[in-house]
Amino acid sequence: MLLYNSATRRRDEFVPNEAGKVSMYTCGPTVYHYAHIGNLRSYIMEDVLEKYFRYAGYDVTRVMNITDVGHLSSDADTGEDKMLKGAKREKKTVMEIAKYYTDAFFADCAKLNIKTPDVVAPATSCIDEFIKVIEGLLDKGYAYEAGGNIYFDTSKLKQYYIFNDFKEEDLEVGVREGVEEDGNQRNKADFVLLFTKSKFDDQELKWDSPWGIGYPGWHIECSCISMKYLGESLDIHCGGIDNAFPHHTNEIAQSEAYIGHKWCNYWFHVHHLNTSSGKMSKSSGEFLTVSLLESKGYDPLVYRLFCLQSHYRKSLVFSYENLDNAVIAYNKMITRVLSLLKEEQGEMDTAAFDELKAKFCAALDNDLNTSLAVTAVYDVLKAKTTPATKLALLDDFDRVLGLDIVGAAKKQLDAEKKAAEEAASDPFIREIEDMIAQRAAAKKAKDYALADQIRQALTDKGVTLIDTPQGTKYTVN
RNA sequence: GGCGACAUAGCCAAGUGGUAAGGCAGAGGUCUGCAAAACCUUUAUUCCCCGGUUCAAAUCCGGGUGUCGCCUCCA
Repeated sequence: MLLYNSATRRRDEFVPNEAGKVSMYTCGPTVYHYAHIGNLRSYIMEDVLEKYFRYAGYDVTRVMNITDVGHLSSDADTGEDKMLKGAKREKKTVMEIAKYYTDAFFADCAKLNIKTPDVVAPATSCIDEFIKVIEGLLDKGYAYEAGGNIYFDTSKLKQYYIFNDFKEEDLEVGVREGVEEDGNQRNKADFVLLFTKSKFDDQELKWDSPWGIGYPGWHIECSCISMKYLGESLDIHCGGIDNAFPHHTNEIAQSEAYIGHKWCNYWFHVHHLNTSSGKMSKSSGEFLTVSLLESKGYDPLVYRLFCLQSHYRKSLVFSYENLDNAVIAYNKMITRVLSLLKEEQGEMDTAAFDELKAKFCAALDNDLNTSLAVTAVYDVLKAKTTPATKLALLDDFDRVLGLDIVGAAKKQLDAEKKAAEEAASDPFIREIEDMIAQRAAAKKAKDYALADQIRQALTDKGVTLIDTPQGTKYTVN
């Protein structure tokens, strides 16, 4: 399998450290607010990656952190902690906020068919590990204390910048408003490992440490949690592209300085979902959540399809027009599967199965080309083979795609059967069916005026008629 | 200012040196009294621009341009 690796900036053949096993780490959410659908694009694409590893036969262990502390809005100790900000906004404690938004995050994931990682670790559960690693870094001379805080010394590294060829003198401090340089840093790129003195003394969560009462910086948690659960060698680390610098760069710095050898081999970065006006964010524009899409009548899985139709390394523009496009495509797929379910199933055609499956795998083997994988679904629907074969393929593919097309079609089939049963006893339905029968008689007698009159009467009752070669069907609003 | 990614039809998008997949929308048709649905057919002489390499370039190389991202946190 070829995967683009941000660390080497090319597509590399994926070879795990241990044959047949994959250790995978994902930067999880900061739980101070709802996740927006841009955040969730990353988790959808990472979910497909994880599921494809499993589909390909790997034994995957996936770990995700939950950032519930220490996430200042600036490394220079000038921004407020995001958690605290959320708590103040909602007049709750930090832990209440964390619990509420963690639950909300996983509820959204469930709706999008995103599997929960094998290990989910809140930062607050690993304080001892943070202290252990910070002590180790101080011992080895990679960290220093200044102004009450512990900093990582980036000048001690042979190579600090990984994903970009930055030169320190070219980095601009204060590109955006409200950012100041931290006078305690020895080098521009140094970052905080632990705070004991912050301008924000009202930090709710603090812990005892060898350097005084304090709380961890943001970057340390991912390194520690990853090493705690996945050991000193990681196969693949995932996250949004915006995390490449400084967050992931800092993770590599502190992890490799601590363990003394190469830490992670592959870096998988998902590009952004944009609105027509630029990057989607929580602070500007419409705050698009899964719940908001649901309230507008969109099935969350349609959003999943929308993401899968594009490539994870391309920025994608969200618009309702494009989402509507996905709605139509999704519903058409379900309709086609529904008719497959109603057909004579036939024998399994293994030759056709293998051929179509090979196409699907080839797509995903090529840097997780989900757009082509979706095309493989269309190839199955159009293929000249038995319904049994097609349904088996669709079930197989769905282990990776997670679109639940067959499931949705089966539900629809059950609903149709149930409706037919209810119709026999419901007086309203019997009245409708009587009227449809009258209209059919009128049509047969070529009395179209009467036929249209009956249809109008039904429309007034909220009943829409659909004539098909198998007779007239209807839907009730 | 520095660094990174991307640029293919109205829209989403595949394509990784051999003559432009697929989806949505559009057009035509089959079926229909009409409509809807379904099905069939069709839609880029050309891939941001300019050079170069090659028998052959959307694909490789050089130079531009544009869009997005990063350099405070953010997926």
